[in-house]
Amino acid sequence: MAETTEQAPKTTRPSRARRREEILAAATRVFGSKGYHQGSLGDVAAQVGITHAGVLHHFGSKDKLLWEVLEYRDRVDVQHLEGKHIPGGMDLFRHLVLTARLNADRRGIVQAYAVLTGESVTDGHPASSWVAERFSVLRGEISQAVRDVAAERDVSLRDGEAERTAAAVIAVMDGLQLQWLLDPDAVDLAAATAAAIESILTATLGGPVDLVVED
Amino acid sequence: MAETTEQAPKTTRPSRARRREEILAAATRVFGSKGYHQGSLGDVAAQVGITHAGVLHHFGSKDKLLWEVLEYRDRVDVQHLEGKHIPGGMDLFRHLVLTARLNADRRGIVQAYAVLTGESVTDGHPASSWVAERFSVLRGEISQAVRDVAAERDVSLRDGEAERTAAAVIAVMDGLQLQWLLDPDAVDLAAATAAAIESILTATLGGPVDLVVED
DNA sequence: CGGGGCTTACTAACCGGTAAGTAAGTGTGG
DNA sequence: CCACACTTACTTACCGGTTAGTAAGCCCCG
Repeated sequence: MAETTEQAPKTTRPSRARRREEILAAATRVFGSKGYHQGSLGDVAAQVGITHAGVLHHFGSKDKLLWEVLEYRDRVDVQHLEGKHIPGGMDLFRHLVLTARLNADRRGIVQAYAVLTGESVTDGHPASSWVAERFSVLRGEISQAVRDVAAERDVSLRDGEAERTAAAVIAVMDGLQLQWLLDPDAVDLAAATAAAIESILTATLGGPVDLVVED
Repeated sequence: MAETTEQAPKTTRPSRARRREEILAAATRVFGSKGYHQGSLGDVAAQVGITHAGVLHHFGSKDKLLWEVLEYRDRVDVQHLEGKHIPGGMDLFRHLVLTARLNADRRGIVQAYAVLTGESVTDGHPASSWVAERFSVLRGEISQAVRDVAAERDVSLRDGEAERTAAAVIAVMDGLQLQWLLDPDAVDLAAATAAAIESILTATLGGPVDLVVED
C-alpha cells in the first residue's frame, strides 16, 4: 500500500489543527467499524496517509486518541443545532426524534457510538467512565423535560417515574440503533424511534403527545 | 460390583463433557468481562487450569468456542423454563419481565450478552450473524404475540405496527441492560423494564395490560 | 536555520494456531 | 486377566503475524 511516498499532492502540508481533525475523523471511522481494541493505530494512520507513529506524534497514546474521538463525536453530534442550545420540555423529545432521523443517514457515527458503548461495559475499558457520565447527563436532561411537560399539563408523576421514563427513552433509542445496524431493512430507525418515544411519553403523561417536527 | 469400585471421579480426569462445560463457563466469564477480541484463549485456559492449546483441543478454534458459548448462553437463559416451551400471547411479555427480574441477579451473563452484541456490530465479527438472527427470531415471536393479543381484544393494528412494537420492546430491554451495567444504582433493571414494556404495550393496544407475574 | 511533522527502525509483548510428544485411560483378543 | 493397540487429553515449543509505544533522524516551511 505504501508505494511511492514521493508526491506533493497539496500545496502545503496541512496545519496541525487540520491534521488532527483528519486523524480524528479517520479514528471515528476505524473505531466505529472495527471497535477500539480491534481497530489499530495503523488503520487510522493509513486513512490519512501517514504511519502509526505519526498518529502517536499528534495524540501521544491510543487511549488519548479515543478520548478525543469521543469529544469529537459530541461536537459533530450537536453541530446541526447551529448555536441554539439544547432544547427543553417537549422540544427536547422532538429534538431526539429529529436526531434519530438524521442518524439514519449517518451510519458511521451511529456504529461508532454503538460499538464503543458496548465495548465500554468490559472491565477497565478507557471509555467506560465517559459512557456512564454521558448516560447520567442524558437521564438528567430528559427526566427534567419529563417533569416540565408533566407540570405543564398538571399531570402528577409517581416517585422516580421521570427517571424511569428517561432511562426508557434512551434505552429504546440505543436498542433500536443496534437492531438497525445489524439489519437496516428490518427496522425503520426514524419511524420506530418516533413511535416508541411517543408510546412511552403517552403512557407516562397519560395523554397524547405531539412529536411532529418540521424543519 | 463389589470389587470394581465405582469411584467418584475426584482424582481422575474430568470427562470430556464436563471439561467442555467448564471451559464454556470460563469463556463466558472471559468474553463477558473483556470481550471476544480482548479476551484470549490463554485467559480462558487459565481459569480451568490448563493451557490455551488444551482449550483448542476441545473446541478447534476461538471462533468455534465463541459459537458454543452463544449456544450455551441460550441454554442457560431458558433453563428456568424447565421444559415448558416459550410462551405466547400476553404470557410472553410476562416471561420477558420475569427474565429481566432474574437477570438483575445474573450480571455476568447480561454483561456477556451486552458486550458481544455491541461487538457484533463491527465489520466481519464472528458473532454478527448469530446476533442478527437472534434479533430476527425475537422480533418474529414478539410481533406474533402482539398480533395475538390485539386480535383477542379486537384491536386493529396499523401496517407494521406489530413489528415496530416488537423491535421497541427488545430495544428497551437491551438498552436498559446497558445503562444498568454501567451504573446499577441509577437504574432498577426489573422495575424499569416492566414499566417500559407496559408503556409500549398499552400504547399499541390502546388499553391497559396486566404484566403481573407471580411464581 | 531551527523546529515541528513525520518516517524509519526497532522493541517487547501478545495473539491464535500448529506440531509433536507424552502420560493416562479404554478396549480387545488370546 | 493381562498385554498390546489405540484413543483421549493434554503440554511444550514454536511460528508468523500484529500490536502500542520509543528513539532517532530527515526534510520542509516559515
